[in-house]
Amino acid sequence: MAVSQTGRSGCPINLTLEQLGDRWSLIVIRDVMFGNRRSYGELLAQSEEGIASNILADRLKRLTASGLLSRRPDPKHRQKGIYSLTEASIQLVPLLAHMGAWGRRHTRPSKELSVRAELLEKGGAPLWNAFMDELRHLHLGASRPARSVFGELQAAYEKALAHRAR
Amino acid sequence: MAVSQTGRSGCPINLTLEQLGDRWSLIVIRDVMFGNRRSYGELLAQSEEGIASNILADRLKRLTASGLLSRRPDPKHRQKGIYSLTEASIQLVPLLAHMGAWGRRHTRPSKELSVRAELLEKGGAPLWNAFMDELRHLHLGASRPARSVFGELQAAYEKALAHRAR
DNA sequence: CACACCACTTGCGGATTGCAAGTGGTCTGA
DNA sequence: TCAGACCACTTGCAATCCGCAAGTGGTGTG
Repeated sequence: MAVSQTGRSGCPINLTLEQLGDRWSLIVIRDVMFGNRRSYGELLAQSEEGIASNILADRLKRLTASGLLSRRPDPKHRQKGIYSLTEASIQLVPLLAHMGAWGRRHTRPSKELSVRAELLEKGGAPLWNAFMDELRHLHLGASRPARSVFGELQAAYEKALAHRAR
Repeated sequence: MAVSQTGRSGCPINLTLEQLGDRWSLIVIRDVMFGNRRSYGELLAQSEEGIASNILADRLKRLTASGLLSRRPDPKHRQKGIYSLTEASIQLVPLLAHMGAWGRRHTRPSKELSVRAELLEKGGAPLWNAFMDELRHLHLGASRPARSVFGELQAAYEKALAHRAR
């Protein structure tokens, strides 16, 4: 519990990398967080990145085991699970916001997919906190906050999509 | 140049992950940034995490190719290269600071190695900016700033080490 | 109750990783 | 000047990880 399994150091940056430093873990968290995809099927079918089904199953298992996601059975479909963010993964919001901001500056992102990152960057810490409060409502059962950052991000994204489609 | 080679999406978070989402790239950047290790040998020998020599060589090559490090020959040793951060990797400071902050909260880091992360977290954006200015001095030849965040971080780390050793 | 559906697994070929040993250019000192 | 130490980096190999496609078995439905 206290010691890493990989024989690497106790540096907090390293330990974070050991949990999240692969190509898919943060993609899954991103889709749950910003896309509100809550089940295996939604995550698989609507994936922008085309994640393979076995990798998705493996990551859901690992992220659940390490406390970044929680899983509860779907009352409507006994076989199905509903995945939720935990407080730990909700606190990744600033990290993902910074990743988006860096990617916007130093890679060649598509315009539509940059809109959310841009809003998050411009909104800064106050917006992140409002978003985190909303995620606590959506995933942890906290009370609904006044502001829906999720809706704002989604609306901006859809507006960009429509603008592109014209 | 504009399009990713992996067939994944143009989401800025994804593109950032494609460059940095592996177990070693950010470790190398961390060591150059916070440990001021500037050559292959320093990075290999003093690595806390025990990176393998071929992996290190590969990452230095990839990071240089993608513009996150630059390499110039060492005037003292013709064979040797001196690696420097670029503006792009200097702008990873907030990301690494957040990773450290998250790791401090949600993993079990060692006390000594957490000291820097704690300072960076408490200092917030003003400290990050001062540190980035200093990195521009150390790596890009900009003028020396008044404040040495690097020295502060190092002193705090060594103090923690001494405290532990008593 | 047959059938479609869906969450998840399995098999397999190819890429990546880690380790240990090797290679060849570069500096040093007698 | 040249033998030997040193050092940046490569190579070989085994183990693991990854991506793809097909399969499996539980679950809902008409």
